[in-house]
Amino acid sequence: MNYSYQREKILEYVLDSCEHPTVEVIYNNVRKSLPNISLGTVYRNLNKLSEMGKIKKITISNHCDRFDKTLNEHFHIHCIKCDKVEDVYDIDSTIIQKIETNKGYKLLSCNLVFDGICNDCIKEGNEI
Amino acid sequence: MNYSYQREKILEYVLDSCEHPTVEVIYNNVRKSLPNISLGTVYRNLNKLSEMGKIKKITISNHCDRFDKTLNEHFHIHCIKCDKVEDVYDIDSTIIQKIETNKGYKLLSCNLVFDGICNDCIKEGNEI
DNA sequence: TTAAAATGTAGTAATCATTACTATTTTTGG
DNA sequence: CCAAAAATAGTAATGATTACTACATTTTAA
Repeated sequence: MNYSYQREKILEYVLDSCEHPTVEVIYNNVRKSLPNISLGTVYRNLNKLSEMGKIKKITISNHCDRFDKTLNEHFHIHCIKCDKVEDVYDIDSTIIQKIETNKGYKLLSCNLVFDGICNDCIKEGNEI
Repeated sequence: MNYSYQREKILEYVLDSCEHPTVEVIYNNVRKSLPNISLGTVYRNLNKLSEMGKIKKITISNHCDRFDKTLNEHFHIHCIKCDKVEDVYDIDSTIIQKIETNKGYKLLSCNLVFDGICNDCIKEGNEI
């Protein structure tokens, strides 16, 4: 794969971001330094960077994808009120080995997302 | 919510199905007994049935949603080669309580999908 | 029982996220 | 420096899903 300045800037933004940004957020921010960048370029490069294992794609039910700079094994909670996504680390990751042997699958990746209401939204009375 | 024959037939199909059908599969099958049913009706009622807790929606990265008749706590493996979805039960479900207390979230649902290659596809040499 | 209100439907149009296409530009290896 | 390969911007197209609309069915309650 050849070098691309656009890809470098996209990666840079994701690595600097702490909030699991969407494609739209990434696009709008990268545009600040690259005003002519195309949305397709952002999509294409985010997918390439995911395939290369430089970032991770997070799929959330009924919502658009998010991107994550953190590569080590962890999972996510998504607040259905404010749409925030946070990391979860305290999950026994030996489940992956267990499933591989029990089910005879070769596992490649895992997307675990909890939907819930975050503490801030509960405080504000934003419950269902 | 009022009674609807269409909704009843849609639910009936999902409850009889063992293979986590997509909207398209459900639509094509329900059409056998209700030839004039509209795709929009299928979508609307699958969403209603999910909200009512009669079935579960499964979201899979880069694929369309699937629907599941099984309501008790379990998870899924998705074969990226043949697109089959299977159930996984042997996962410690106390993680949910742990996360609620650790993170201060009120958790509502959880979507855990492993992507991998199933045993059949491995045998057939369908590996990447 | 029956008419009005509420809810559901079929069919179609619209939306949203994402991908494909194309002409042009950038990168790279000799 | 230059040709081949790869990437880009801009736009069109796609696929999944939702919204809209006119009509039909079901429920309510007088």
